[in-house]
Amino acid sequence: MHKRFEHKEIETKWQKKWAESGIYKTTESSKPKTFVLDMFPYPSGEGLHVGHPKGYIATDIYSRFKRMTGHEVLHPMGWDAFGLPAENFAIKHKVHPRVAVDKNIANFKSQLEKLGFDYDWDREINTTDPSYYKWTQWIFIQLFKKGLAFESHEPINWCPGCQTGLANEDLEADGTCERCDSVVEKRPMRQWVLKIREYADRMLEDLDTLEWPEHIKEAQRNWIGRSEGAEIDFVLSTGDTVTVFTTRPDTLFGATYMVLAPEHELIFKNRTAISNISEVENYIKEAANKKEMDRLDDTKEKTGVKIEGITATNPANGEEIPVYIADYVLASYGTGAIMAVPAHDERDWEFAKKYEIEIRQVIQVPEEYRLEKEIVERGTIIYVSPGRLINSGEFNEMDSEEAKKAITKKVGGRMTNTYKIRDWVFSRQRYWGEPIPIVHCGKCGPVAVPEDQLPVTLPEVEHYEPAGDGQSPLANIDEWVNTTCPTCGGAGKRETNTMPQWAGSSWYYLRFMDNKNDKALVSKENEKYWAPVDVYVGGDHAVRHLIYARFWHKFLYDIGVVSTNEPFQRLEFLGFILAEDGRKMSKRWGNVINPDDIVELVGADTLRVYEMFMGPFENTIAWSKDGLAGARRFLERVNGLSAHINKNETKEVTTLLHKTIKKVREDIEAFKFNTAVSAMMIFVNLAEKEGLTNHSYETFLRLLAPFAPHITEELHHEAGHDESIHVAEFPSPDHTLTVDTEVTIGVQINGKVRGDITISPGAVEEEALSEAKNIPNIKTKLEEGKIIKVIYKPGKILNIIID
RNA sequence: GCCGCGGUGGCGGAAUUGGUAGACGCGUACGACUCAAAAUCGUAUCUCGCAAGGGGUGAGGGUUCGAUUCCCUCCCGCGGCACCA
Repeated sequence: MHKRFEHKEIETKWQKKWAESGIYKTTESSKPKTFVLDMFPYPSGEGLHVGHPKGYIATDIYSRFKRMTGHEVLHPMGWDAFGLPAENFAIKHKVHPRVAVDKNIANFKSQLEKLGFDYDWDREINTTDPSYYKWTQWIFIQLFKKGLAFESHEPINWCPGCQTGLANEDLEADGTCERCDSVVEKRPMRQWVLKIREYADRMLEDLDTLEWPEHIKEAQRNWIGRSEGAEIDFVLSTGDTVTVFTTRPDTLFGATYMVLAPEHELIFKNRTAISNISEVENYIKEAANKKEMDRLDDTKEKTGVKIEGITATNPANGEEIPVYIADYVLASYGTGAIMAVPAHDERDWEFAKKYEIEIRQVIQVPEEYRLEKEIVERGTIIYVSPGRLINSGEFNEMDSEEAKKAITKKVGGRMTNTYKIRDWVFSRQRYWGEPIPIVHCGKCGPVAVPEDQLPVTLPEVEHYEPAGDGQSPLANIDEWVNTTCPTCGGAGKRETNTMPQWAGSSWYYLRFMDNKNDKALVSKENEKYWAPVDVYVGGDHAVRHLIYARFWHKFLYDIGVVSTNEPFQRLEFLGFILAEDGRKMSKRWGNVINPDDIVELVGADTLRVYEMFMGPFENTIAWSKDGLAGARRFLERVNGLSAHINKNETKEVTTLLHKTIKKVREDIEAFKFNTAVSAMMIFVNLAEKEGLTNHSYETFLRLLAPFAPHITEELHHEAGHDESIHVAEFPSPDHTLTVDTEVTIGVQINGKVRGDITISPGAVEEEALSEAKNIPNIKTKLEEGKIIKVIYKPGKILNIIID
């Protein structure tokens, strides 16, 4: 009796027809646009598991919804295919990484196609395609020309496992390589660096303009790590000036010593002035070793050595103070030197106690705080909050905020900011990446490859292994390396480092707007039409990709390539799907579920509805085959719903349909797919029980179409339509029907629910009260006491207070 | 330690301009159909209680006629940063 739900037949049929008819073709048109984007995948050899498509399903629903509501939609897919896994595979199997990449892409694509997505494959991109990385190189050259890409010889993170330099962002919190878990070393070497710090302020401030989840904005703020403070110069007894950075210039009168980082250049400069130079140099050596050995040790007690023979002068009060060298001061942050105020800084406090240095209070400690704290050391309490100044000469009684500026000014300091974010170490000594388009010339130095000679393509090599000497495999190919200088025509050598994995993904969204253009990265017209990305969907990557892409975008904005300040207006964070056992899906645990198997078993529509119904989109939730079966059951009932079509339907059904339409529209817009599905289930439950008209039935199919594109298309055609349901108009609610004419509200006696009444939402208090008195239970209660107060909120609640 | 987010049945979760807590789905129990099972359908399902009624949204307090929602203190979980001056 039940119509069978032949998902396999239906899905293959429609996928083929959609591809042939080109209903998902994207064009630049006069319609309003929507650009919906997924973080494009790295096509790994393992293929997709059921967690991967979750975000793609969401953007697919969103883009179908937008198309059905009259928008031109760009919903593309591409491949982020440079990087170490393909290269390591190549090393192991002695095949070109290209071979593995092409194979993996083909596999990914076939897996995605089975899920019925509405991608326009004409817009596909691949970061390893020379016609693509030509523009990655072009961006690098623009950065170079503006002085934002430069060569540096500073020590950088070197991964002995991957045999390459790494950016700060590529390290785990414990200082290991995020790819191979090796302990990363510091190694001085020549490298290309991008001045991302120049954009730190703009990246920080513009976060406020973005519709992004708070935790991601917060992660970016932390990573950029701006501290507002002042630089203050201290004159040493040697006559040198040392600049310190402090966020608390208001406490300058309490600076009783000064600390230099072990790497501070001043030590080398003044060896002869230091009477305990061997002790100092020993400490420097130890500090250098210690740092590499265990950065994890958080029980570390502060250590340091007093530099004998050199003192500094506190510019606020002219007092002579000792100078220490200690590794709790980092060379890479601020100026590598600090003024130490033990009374108002916990680290300085700890150090001063250990080395018996004067602790001088210069901020008044509030009495309540003093009483709370029992530890008073040498008459002083550590107090790190701002407050009112004492022991600070003319600045006494001043408030911290005011004093920061006043004191800085008095001692000739400068208010300034400092940042935790490091400039982006951009070169890798590996094969499978974009060649950095630079030629080194003995006469002209590093010279950009002329734009008309781009792309600089990756040459064929015999060995993909890194040389191990800090050179990339490209360095061995003499005929490729040796070239002529574009400027003077003399002998030149090509740069042999390649770009990091993150280069291609830092601007790929732009290429989708105009992926065939070989004259420009993106044409002005197309960029104007599509930018910015309206909704960007992905997980992870809170810092790296999203920081790098914002940086490049802002740079492209500055040179006039793009017209918006930010690339991704709205970001929706994707929660992952865990295996049924609650662990991450991984080959290692043998708990990976392949979407191909699910599609085979219950169909793509079921998978789609299930993944959206699992829970809030941003939550990480374990897979459940029972839950999947529930989604399948729902679609089977939809498949059989036509059996309940009648000439007429109850008002309740009509009303619920329109409320459901309203809810689904709002929920898709807000990425609340779980409650959208729930609302549609509620409608089907009622429609099955009470029957529905053909008109309501067809309306419902269009409502469900973005979620379950195959079965709805099938039923839509079965109902006599020739055009695809996916180019039909999305239902709009009749607002006269979404507003209730009758509502059921709770009746409370003294705040306890004792029953409910059904009345018009506009009913006045008297009506509600008399209605309530019809309830026996309530009536009895009311007779027991005297009404002293009635709280009536129309449409919400009736609360009767009795004595 | 600092910052951000969160804590609701057996499970995923719903409901927040303060207004009937537990929608929807899963699971479970019982029933129908069946020789039987699966599938399907029906009923029940926060908890104590035969019932009337009581308790209940991490814990404790507060504001309010009324608190999952607002405020304070605390506990726990997740995420980011972490000797960053």
